[in-house]
Amino acid sequence: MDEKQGKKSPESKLGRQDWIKTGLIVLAEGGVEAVRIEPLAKRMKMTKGSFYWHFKDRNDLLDAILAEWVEIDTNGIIEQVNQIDADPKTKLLRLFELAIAENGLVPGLADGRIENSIRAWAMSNQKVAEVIAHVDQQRLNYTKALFLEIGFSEAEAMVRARLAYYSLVGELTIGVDPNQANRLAEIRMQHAILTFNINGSMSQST
Amino acid sequence: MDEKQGKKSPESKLGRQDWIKTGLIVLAEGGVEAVRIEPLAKRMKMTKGSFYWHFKDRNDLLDAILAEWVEIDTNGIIEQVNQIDADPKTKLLRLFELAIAENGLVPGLADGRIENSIRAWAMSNQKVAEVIAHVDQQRLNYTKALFLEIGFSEAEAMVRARLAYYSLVGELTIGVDPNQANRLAEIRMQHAILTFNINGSMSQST
DNA sequence: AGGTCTCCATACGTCACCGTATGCGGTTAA
DNA sequence: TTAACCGCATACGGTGACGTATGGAGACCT
Repeated sequence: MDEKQGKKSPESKLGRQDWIKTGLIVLAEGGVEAVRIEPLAKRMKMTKGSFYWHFKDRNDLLDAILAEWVEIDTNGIIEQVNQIDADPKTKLLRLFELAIAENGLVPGLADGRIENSIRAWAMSNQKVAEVIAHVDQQRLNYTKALFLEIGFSEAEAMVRARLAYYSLVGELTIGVDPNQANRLAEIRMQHAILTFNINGSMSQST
Repeated sequence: MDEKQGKKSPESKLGRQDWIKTGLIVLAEGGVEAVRIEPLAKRMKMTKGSFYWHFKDRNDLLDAILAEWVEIDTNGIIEQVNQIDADPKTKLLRLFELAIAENGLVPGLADGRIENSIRAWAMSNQKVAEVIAHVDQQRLNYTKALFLEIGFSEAEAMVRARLAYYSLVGELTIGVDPNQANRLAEIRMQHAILTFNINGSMSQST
């Protein structure tokens, strides 16, 4: 929509990117409300002058932060899993593992703090809520597809996908075990439960 | 610790309670940051004068809000389930149902908005985080106990309890299906999956 | 009727942050 | 060298919310 400063080098977004990155860190640490221009500038040893050079206003930064997260952390994992050439059960396990690994974005911020903050943010912002809803839909659909490939029926796949994805989000929300080994073990056991017992478990609940 | 205004009627907490109740609503709608004294006063058609009569400061209100939630929404469901005289499988299902029913507190606010906001709040407040952690522990322990009663092994019960509780929290976090009937159906199917297949599912994952 | 206590209103000073205006050094081009 | 522009610093006015101080209306006692 607006391209005013694409004059010289295509990396004129360098400064902008710095603000976004720091913004993501602060977002993870203290929620959206902590992402304020002047404190941010202080942290970066900059001044507002710089900020308002790169951004129109605070919302401009927040939009950029959200876009960055969506861009990097939404299709990334799915693409990674898709590139694996293995049976769907293995792919599903890999999906779980990647979900709690949370690579990408800011290094050293490997837990789900960013996603949590964004979900919290969504509670007071309709636009963010819509973005999150879309992301959730994508992830759920992919998980369900894997369960279908494994051989579950439409209904079974849906329930199991939800159980799996919800529990992942729940784990992130609750504040996870900092021990990554424990988390991996947990994930594998859940995977075992959810992929076992093909056909039959629904029969007793109709 | 401090009882200064217990002079006349024991319902001197009436005004205080009003602030807390409205605070909970606002908390659910817009997160902790939306719980501000002056906007709150405006909404209640009061002034700050009233607020600072009942509360020491903003933190005093926030503490009261958190305490109220813990008091009402933490032991309530467990107690209700405990009072049921039925087999553990049924009690577990009832537990799931009550968890998404979210009775108590503010009527008309039946979804998990309050809990979500408090979890979001916990991200930037260590004290709140500790309270939440304790609540989660209680709920998880109770869920695990039911799985044990059903007959699962220690390890199986733990994994299944986590799967169940995490998925519940995940459902609340993600923003649930507004159709309560759908949610109940979903819960029942999850219950079927998680209580089926006693012994055996773990054997393939060791 | 006067006094006191409760509950709330009004007015004030302060602070953190927003967004704007403007100044200023360094780099690049003529 | 000078001119132009980029990237940032500094200074300013404005706003919303915090917490305090003080006044005041009504109930309740005596």
